[in-house]
Amino acid sequence: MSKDAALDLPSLERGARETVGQWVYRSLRAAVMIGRIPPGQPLTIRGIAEALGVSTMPVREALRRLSAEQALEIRDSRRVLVPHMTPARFRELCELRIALETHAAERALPYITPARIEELAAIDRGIDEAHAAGDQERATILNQEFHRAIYTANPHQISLSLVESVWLQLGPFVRLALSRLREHYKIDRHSEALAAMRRQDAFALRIAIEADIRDGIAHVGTSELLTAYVGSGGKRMATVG
Amino acid sequence: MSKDAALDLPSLERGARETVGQWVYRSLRAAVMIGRIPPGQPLTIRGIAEALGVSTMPVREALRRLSAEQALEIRDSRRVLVPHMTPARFRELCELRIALETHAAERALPYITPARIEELAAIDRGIDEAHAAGDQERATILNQEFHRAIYTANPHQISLSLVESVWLQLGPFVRLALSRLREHYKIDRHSEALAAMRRQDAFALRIAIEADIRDGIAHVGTSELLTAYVGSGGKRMATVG
DNA sequence: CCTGCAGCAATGTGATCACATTGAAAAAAG
DNA sequence: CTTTTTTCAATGTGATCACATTGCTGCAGG
Repeated sequence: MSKDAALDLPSLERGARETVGQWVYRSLRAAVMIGRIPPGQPLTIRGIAEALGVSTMPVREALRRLSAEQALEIRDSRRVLVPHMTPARFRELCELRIALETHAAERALPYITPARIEELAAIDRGIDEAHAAGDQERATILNQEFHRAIYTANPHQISLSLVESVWLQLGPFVRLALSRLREHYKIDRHSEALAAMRRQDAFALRIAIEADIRDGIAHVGTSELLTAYVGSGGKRMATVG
Repeated sequence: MSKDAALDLPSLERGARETVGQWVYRSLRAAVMIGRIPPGQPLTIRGIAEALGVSTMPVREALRRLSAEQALEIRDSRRVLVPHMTPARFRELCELRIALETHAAERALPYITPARIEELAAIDRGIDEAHAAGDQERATILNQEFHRAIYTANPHQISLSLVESVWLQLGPFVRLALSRLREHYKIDRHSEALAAMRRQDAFALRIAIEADIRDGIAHVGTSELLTAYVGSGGKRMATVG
């Protein structure tokens, strides 16, 4: 039944060596990450299964996994949905991102090689191109890739999965952040980060990462961004801030 | 088939309003948390299902969830097992714990009330009792409860799930840490933390939390603790001491 | 005695079915 | 017309089955 409608999931290519469950997971994850699924809209197993043309089994496991990653919320009625955002939660997520990612960056720094820096610079150029082309979605993906490329330099990396969990929780709202692209007068924090890495300067790297995160999301603030969202689909939150 | 043997899962009580899946999850989680399942031992769906007297369905979802929480590792062969530990990974986990928990504590501090401090003090007394009684397992549980009670004071708490993920990853080795109980000459960091909270002193609280974590786990170091475990199970672990 | 290779048991994956619970629409009572 | 009750479709949960893949075991060939 397509009565739910509006559930347009990105049709990713199904890897040859990939199970159906993994494919469903990737599809759903990508949808959440770019804000394709509006918060509050209930996700039904059968609905998703039909939309993707698979049985319910792989969907159940994908939903379960996304829930474990805090990307989705399981209400006590066992209904699954994209969590609502509140100003306070948004603030907590930003601060948590900063705490986690500055830590991850610092731990990765000793393993950053000139080759890695060159890769990072290449990604950064790609981001500029995406911005120039007005492709905000691609810029977001590449920005994540930039950060990921830093943290994974650490061969003993373990915090990436936690970082990605936070990204997922912020995901439904990047769309909002992007719509107000004030990217014009944004200082290029990535350049600062690259410079810090070249000098092996841990402190400067932390500063750069924190500034980059704040520029990217925190500047939208809790003011307009959230009232738009929270106000619309509020269940128990009449008027926030 | 009980040929796998040794798979003694704690028999938790099944909540009335609890689904089988949740119960299986709790059981498995508790087993991992207290190091009941040796790393490297493959966990089979049917084996666990039989051990718990349920069908395979709830077990599949529980394993999937634990894997998403990094408590279990899914090999490319789709075999699920408790991850191996290495000195480097252990170090990363400890440092990540510190970064996460000092952050969580600081964010919770403004919400710490005298009532909450009294609760914390009560838990701390319980820990002392458990230590006195030689019940290390209970002391561990209560210690986690102590930390959890701090972080959840923040009504907008979101980092607890990440913290618990790290606890889970360290879980299989608390048994080791406990066996070398050098608790005798351990300074009571919890008291320091309590004092810091009474004064609303964020910096002192961070210091106390970090010291508590280091005392609790890091002091065992990467020396003896891990060689015992890692050494034995290089790849597929011939014989586990 | 060691090395491939074939066959088989074990395991994970996905589909389908039955059942209990939930949520909401419809009907009855005030 | 409002409120309560009843009923029923929709949904999540758990069990069972069929199938493909994995990995081991034993056998044959070197």
